[in-house]
Amino acid sequence: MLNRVILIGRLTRDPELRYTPAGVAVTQFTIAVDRPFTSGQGEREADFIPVVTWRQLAETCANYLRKGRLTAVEGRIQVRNYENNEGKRVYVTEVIADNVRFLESNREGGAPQESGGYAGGNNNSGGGSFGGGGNAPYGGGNGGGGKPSTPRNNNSRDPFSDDGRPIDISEDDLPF
Amino acid sequence: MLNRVILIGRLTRDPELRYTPAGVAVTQFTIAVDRPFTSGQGEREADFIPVVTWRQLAETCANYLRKGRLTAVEGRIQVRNYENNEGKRVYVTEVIADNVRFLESNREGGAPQESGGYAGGNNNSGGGSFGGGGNAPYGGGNGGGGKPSTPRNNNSRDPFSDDGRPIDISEDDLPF
Amino acid sequence: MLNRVILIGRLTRDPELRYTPAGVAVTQFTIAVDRPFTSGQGEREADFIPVVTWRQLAETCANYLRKGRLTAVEGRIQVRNYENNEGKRVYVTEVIADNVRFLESNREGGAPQESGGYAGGNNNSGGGSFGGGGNAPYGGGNGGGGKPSTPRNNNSRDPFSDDGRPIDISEDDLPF
Amino acid sequence: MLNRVILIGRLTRDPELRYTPAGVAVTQFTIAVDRPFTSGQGEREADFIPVVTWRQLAETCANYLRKGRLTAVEGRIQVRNYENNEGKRVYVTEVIADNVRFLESNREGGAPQESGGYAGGNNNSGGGSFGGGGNAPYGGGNGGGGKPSTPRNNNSRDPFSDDGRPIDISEDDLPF
DNA sequence: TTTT
DNA sequence: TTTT
Repeated sequence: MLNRVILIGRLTRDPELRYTPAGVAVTQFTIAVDRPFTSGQGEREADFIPVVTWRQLAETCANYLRKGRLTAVEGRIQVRNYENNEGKRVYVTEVIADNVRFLESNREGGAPQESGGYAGGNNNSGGGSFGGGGNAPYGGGNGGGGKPSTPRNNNSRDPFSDDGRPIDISEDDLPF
Repeated sequence: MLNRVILIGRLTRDPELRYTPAGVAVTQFTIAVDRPFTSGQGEREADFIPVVTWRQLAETCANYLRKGRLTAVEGRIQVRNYENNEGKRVYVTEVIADNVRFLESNREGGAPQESGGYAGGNNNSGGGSFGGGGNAPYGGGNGGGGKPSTPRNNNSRDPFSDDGRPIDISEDDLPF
Repeated sequence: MLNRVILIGRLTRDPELRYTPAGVAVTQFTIAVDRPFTSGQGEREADFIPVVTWRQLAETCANYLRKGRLTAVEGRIQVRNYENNEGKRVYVTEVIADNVRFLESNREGGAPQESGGYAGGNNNSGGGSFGGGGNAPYGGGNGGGGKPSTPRNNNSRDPFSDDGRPIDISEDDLPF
Repeated sequence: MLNRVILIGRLTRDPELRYTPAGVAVTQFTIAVDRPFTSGQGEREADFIPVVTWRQLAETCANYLRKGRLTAVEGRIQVRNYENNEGKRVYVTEVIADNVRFLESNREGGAPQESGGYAGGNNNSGGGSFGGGGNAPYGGGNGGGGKPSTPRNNNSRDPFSDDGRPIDISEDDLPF
């Protein structure tokens, strides 16, 4: 009935933007969050947590996030599952983000920007001028076939494992 | 850039539903949250935290919440201020909730409901069937004059202190 | 650098209490959290999220939680991994809880308890009378051999898959 | 029964470190958190939220935080009250932090530090090497008189308004 | 494999 | 002014 996650950490790689067959933007990245204690061997460890964003927020993340950037993520834990090649059920846990904050700005650029960056979530419904969800530039061509079945029902592959082409996710997977 | 609060506690009184001059529903209540430790004198204390909800969620809370009910609240801290009768600036801290969960159902009723109750937040924008924001039965007499200035600018009274009539809040105060 | 999760949901089964070879209590359960929207097919879905608690909190959860109970969990996301029988690396995502609240009391019992239940976290260091960590009745036979290597390094089995006997976790895995 | 707050924002001023009559360190600062929407007049507003830290964390914050720094704060909402000069009860809402993250390092310094900074919370009880609570350098002699009564009972002044000398807080106010 |  |  309530499912809330807040993370602050650094991207392990550049984010990956794809589109569902119906043209909905979805961006994935992994955030490394240092643990607040050291291991038995005195080493500092981290958790590597996969994050997924949809629509407008996906586009913004793909545009502004880069490997190594300090980032805050707010969202919910989602556990989906699919059947792999050997017919075994695989469970995938991800954070579906609805709010992402860029805590470090472009550093390659010249000017000493203060910090900041800003990616509104999807959590507005009223008349606010904040972000927006429906008017995203979902980009276009995505026609191609593909198996439009939803991954959490009867998929036989990780919908995210198929790089390069429109991903194997139907609109049914759209959160919010 | 990020402001998130989650509380679980009990209502100290029945919630109060009012309408802004423009007819927007707003409900207030206070939630008592026990502290996770005892005081120096060995007494268990609590924090009494004011909560505000708007629009559809306000109507739902007014309908289903009652004094004493165990309730989960998700939202953000807001600090507004106004000038009181003596010309002094008064600061008011409230949690603006966008998600409220009813952890206990009606007990006075007959049937032994399991638990539950459900109040969707405002954080949906997509095509989900979840809650809703825009279609609230705002209705209600709300014509009346009143000072339509916004409380956080130049109000001379607590906009919530004026019981009975449409409250002294302009649309400018609408969050989200 | 920050990793915080708050969940409210229901246990899918009774919790399972075990002990590490060194005698440290660890309890696992899964919490079902309904999603705040319906699927494309109009069905209400849920995420099934594994939770782990340690030491005193583990004992308390094992004593008071039962299948179906509404429960609030506060903790952090942890991603550990191990090598399975076929030599493949498997990733396991769990919420390591440091605070658990029992939102429903025993129902099978007779008296109509209001609600409540209480499981303090580990997050006290001062002089509070709150919970406690060090004085847990770890007891239990736990001498036995077993592979004392840590699961996130070089384990070949899921340390939690071996029911019945002291589990395959070394003290290195102790959080906090 | 649960009270959790997470904020990311910037310090409005340098933090203020004081000591209770018994020598316990307490640091206060205010964090400005931009609202995720613009006001009716199209202006971007912020909430100014008072934060309090105790003991070791107080010392670390006083040492490393400065006006303008981007900072993450994790804690709980506390509402205390006292009687002011005119015999009126005044309510003060603060976030009692148990975890503070420095998202920006010293900029005045020379070297272009990546970011970072680190302030462990109090929420460790195990054998971790994380932060610590009990062994804080509470600083020393501060014996001096002062009214040792607790502010939330019968104080006649804001315990935090009396700058310069050991503050008007007894050990009873120690959280955790 | 899942809870209400 | 406060809830269980």
